[in-house]
Amino acid sequence: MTIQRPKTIVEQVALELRQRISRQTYPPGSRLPSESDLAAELGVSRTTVRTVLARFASEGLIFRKQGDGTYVNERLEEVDGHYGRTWDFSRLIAANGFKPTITTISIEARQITPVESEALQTSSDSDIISMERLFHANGRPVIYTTNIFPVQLFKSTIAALDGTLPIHKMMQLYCVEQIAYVITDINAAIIGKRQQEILRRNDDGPLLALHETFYSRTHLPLTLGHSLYDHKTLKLRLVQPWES
Amino acid sequence: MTIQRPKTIVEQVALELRQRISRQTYPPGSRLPSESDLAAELGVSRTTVRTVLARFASEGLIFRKQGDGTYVNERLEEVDGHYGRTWDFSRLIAANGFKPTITTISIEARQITPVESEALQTSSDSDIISMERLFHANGRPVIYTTNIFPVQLFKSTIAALDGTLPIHKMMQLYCVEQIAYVITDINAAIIGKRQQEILRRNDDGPLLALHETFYSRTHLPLTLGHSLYDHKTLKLRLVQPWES
DNA sequence: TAGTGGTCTAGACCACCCT
DNA sequence: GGGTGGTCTAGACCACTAC
Repeated sequence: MTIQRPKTIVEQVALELRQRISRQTYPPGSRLPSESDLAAELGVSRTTVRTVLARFASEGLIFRKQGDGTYVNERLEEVDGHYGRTWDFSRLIAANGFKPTITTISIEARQITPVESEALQTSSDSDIISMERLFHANGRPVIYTTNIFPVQLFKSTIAALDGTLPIHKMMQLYCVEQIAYVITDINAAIIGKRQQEILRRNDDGPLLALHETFYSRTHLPLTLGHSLYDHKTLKLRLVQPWES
Repeated sequence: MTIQRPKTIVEQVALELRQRISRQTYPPGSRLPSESDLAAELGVSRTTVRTVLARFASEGLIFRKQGDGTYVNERLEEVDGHYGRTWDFSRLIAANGFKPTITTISIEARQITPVESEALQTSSDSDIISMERLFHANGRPVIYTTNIFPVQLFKSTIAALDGTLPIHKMMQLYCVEQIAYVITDINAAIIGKRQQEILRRNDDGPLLALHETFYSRTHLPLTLGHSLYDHKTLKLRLVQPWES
C-alpha cells in the first residue's frame, strides 16, 4: 500500500478498505479484522482507522457490534452509493446498474425572472445562463434537468461550456465559486407534453420533481436546479441510520 | 423511569451546544468560540468538541473554515431537523412549523401476502399485524401510512398497542428487536378514492409515496412502511453537504 | 476471561486566514 | 505572527460479547 493518491492518511485508509470491501477481500456479511489489527497492519493509529470505519458505518457499508466485531453489510449492492453524499445523477444511474450519459438540449443566456431572482438572492436585472440537459441510463432518457447560473459566476465565456459534464465538474472548471452544500425539495408532479416527449415516456404517470439550490461556503445561493426524475426506471433511495 | 439524559460526554456537549445555537446564544451567521476555548470552558478535550462539531457540520447546522473559524448556518430554520437523522414524520411536521398529532385508523392481524413475505424474508404462512395511521399537521391530515409487523416480533398482545406513538417508540416498547437503519424508496403516485378521502384532498394531484424497510442490527428486515405524503403542505427536504 | 468496539484525553504538527 | 481549524498519534479506561 504505497499509493499516495489521496492526500490524507484517513483518505488513503478509506480508499484501501473500500477496495477490500468492494473486491470482496472482506465479503458481505463477513467480519473485519479488529480495529487494532487493522491499525497495526496499515501502520496508522487506531483513531485513524476508527474515523474511516465511522464514515463507512454512517454510509451503511458496515455495522459495528460492541464486544463482537465489525461486519460488512450483507445488502451491499442495495446500499452502496445511495447514502450521505449528494445525489450526483450520474452516480445514481451507475448505482442502479446502468451506464450513464449526458446530452445537452440547450444552453442559452437570458434575463432572469422575478421568481429566480428571489431564489438566487440577486438583483432582478442580471443575466443568467440557462441549461437544459438529459441524463440517460443505457441510452434511455431518465432525468430531465434544467440549471440556471448567474453570468457573473463564470470565469470564461459560455461558448466554452461542456454540457456533458456533471455539475460539480462544471462549477470546478468554469466558475469562481464552489459548491458547499445542496438543499433539495422533493415533489411529485405530472409533466407536460414537451417534457413527456423529451423523456420518451409512453404512460402519463407522475414523476418526481426535484428542486435543488446549490450554496457556497458562505451560504450564497449559486445555482438552481429543477429535475424530473423517472423513478420507475431509476430507484431514488435513501439509507438512513437510526439514531440511538 | 428516571430519564438519564445524555450518557456520554460527547452527548452532553452536543446537547449544550445545540441549545446555545437554538437559543441564539450563538445566533445564525455568528462565529463560535474556537475549539480550544470551547474545550477549556466545558472542561473536555478538544477532540471531544471536534466530534460534536463534526456532527453538526454534517447536519448543516454549522460551517467550518480552516484558519478562520466556525460559523452558525444562516439558514438554520430551513436546515434544522431535515438532515442526517431518519425521517421521523412527527419531527418533519414540527420542522415545518405545525403541531403534529397521530390517529389510528385500524390495527388488525391478518395473513401475510406473498409480496410482503418476500420483502420481509419470512415464511409465507406467518401472521402479521397491519396498522393504518394518519399524521396531522395542525389537525389537517398530511401523511397516511401503513405499517406491517410480523407477530413474532411482539412481546405483548396487540390489544395493548398504542397507535399514537412514533414508530421507534412502539418498537422500543412492544418489540423484541430494535431498528438499526431504514432504507426508503421515494416514488410519485396518484392515489385512489379511499385514500383521497382519508387525506381529505380536494385536488387529485400526485403525492409522494415512500416505501420504507426497517432493518435490525443484524440486517433482518423487521417492518415495512408505505406512506403517502402530502408534499404541498409538508416540505420533504434534504440537506446534503457537498463532498470535497 | 480475553478480545472487541466505545469513549476520552493530551498533545503534536500542519495548512490556512487574517492583520 | 498569532490564531484558527485539520490531521494524527499513543495510550488509557470502559462496556459489552463470545467462549
